[in-house]
Amino acid sequence: MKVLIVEDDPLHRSYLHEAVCAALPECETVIEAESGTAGEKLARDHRSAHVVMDLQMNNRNGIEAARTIWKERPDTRILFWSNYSDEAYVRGVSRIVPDGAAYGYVLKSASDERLKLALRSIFVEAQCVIDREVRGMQQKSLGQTKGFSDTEYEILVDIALGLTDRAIARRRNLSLRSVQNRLQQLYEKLDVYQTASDDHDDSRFNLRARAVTVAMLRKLLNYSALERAESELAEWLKSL
Amino acid sequence: MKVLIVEDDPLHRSYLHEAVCAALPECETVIEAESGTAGEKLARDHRSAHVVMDLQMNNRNGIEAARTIWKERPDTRILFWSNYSDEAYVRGVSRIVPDGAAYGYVLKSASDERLKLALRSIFVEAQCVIDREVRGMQQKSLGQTKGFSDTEYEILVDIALGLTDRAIARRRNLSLRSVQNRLQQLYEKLDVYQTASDDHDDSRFNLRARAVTVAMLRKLLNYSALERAESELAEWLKSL
DNA sequence: GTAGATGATGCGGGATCCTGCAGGACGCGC
DNA sequence: GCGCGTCCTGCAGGATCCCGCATCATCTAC
Repeated sequence: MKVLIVEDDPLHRSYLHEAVCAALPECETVIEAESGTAGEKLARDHRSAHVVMDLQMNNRNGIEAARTIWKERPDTRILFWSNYSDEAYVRGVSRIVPDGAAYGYVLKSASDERLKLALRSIFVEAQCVIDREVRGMQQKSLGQTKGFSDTEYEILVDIALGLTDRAIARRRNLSLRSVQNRLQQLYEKLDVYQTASDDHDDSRFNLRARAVTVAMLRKLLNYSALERAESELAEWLKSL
Repeated sequence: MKVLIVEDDPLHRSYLHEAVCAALPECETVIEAESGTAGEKLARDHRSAHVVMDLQMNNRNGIEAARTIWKERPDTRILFWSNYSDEAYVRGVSRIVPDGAAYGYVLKSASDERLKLALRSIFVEAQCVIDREVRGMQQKSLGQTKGFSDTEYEILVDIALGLTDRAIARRRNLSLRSVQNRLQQLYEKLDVYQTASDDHDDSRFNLRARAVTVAMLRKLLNYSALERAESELAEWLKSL
């Protein structure tokens, strides 16, 4: 077995290296990449079907890297090992995992035991292992209760990018009014009204801008999600 | 000498511990805190005047923690040890460092040598040590050329928080028109117009929302800056 | 088949935002 | 004093945004 480690922090990388060797005695080679782009290349060259991947790397996002790896080899098994369980990350990951692929999501705060267990479960048994905390996120994300539907998330991203209502309508093939409808939904769910009107007609928020900030603070959006959305937007803009 | 380490990542914490012991043989005790709040408390209890601090911690931001520590003992020497040199961080740090205080800013990507040198320079020699890369940021931040003045940064934060023009005017003691003037300045500097009008009257951006996103992507703003701004805003709102 | 729920769309109005134009206040240098 | 630059302010107008009201299509349930 060959395992590829994609992690930009040297300390974490060597820790992972040891953990992999300890948990998987049948693993004969461990390759290390220190950026997302390097990870993509090494995965291609070595045809390694077992990857441990950090999200949030400087050079290239873990999600981006995973997407291209999975695009080339959908049966690759990837264990995401991340500091955070931001809903933005969780949603980003579950959007790119191919049907039937074995993958995992373990937090860096997990114990050695749990990490090793996850390594064996995914790489040997081909099972999916999702951290409890992350799992909670996923429920909230996919389930309706208190969570955000895909359309709501979509429009959240669009206003976060700074598109006008008209531009969103064109992009999503909707009428202007529908876009505004969805915006209203979003504002309600994000609870932007509560703080909006203070007492009389005083100190109000700009709903659109406020929604983005609230989403950020709630980790519904984060830098990496913005980055991805921005590049998707650029692509769409090119296609007129 | 007593050194306090504030860092939430266990691997990085133990690495720092070793580095401190190696660089400072005269250091008899090393204390560790794994969150900003714990760091504040330990600094108070142990009266430790030498701190190594991570920015970007989950529980409490490094900048917040440093601010309260410095508020209680302005002669404390703090070395910030961070993964990033986001302008938002650099600006946040330089806003809170007291007059004449010795401090440092070293990136985690720096070599062992450089870290140890910085430790000695700051804790023994009371000199300021700023990483080259961070220094560049600082120049850009404080200098006018291509950088953002304080007033521009202020209004950027305000619209990022989602305030209306009127609310900003009240908060900053300006007229409505002045707020809008500053917004125009901001839009120009952030280059929001370039992509705004595509060809005819087509696909435009909402300038206000777009400005925030562009600032995010340029690391002028980040999560931690938003967090701080949000709590400042809450305070201001309480004072009617 | 009728009723109800959900979602897309159109119309219209009031509030906000963005900006051009013009004028006033302040400081700086000659 | 005078000119110049920078910053703040008011006014006006057009574009955009936010939202209530109403219609229509689809789908589900009974």
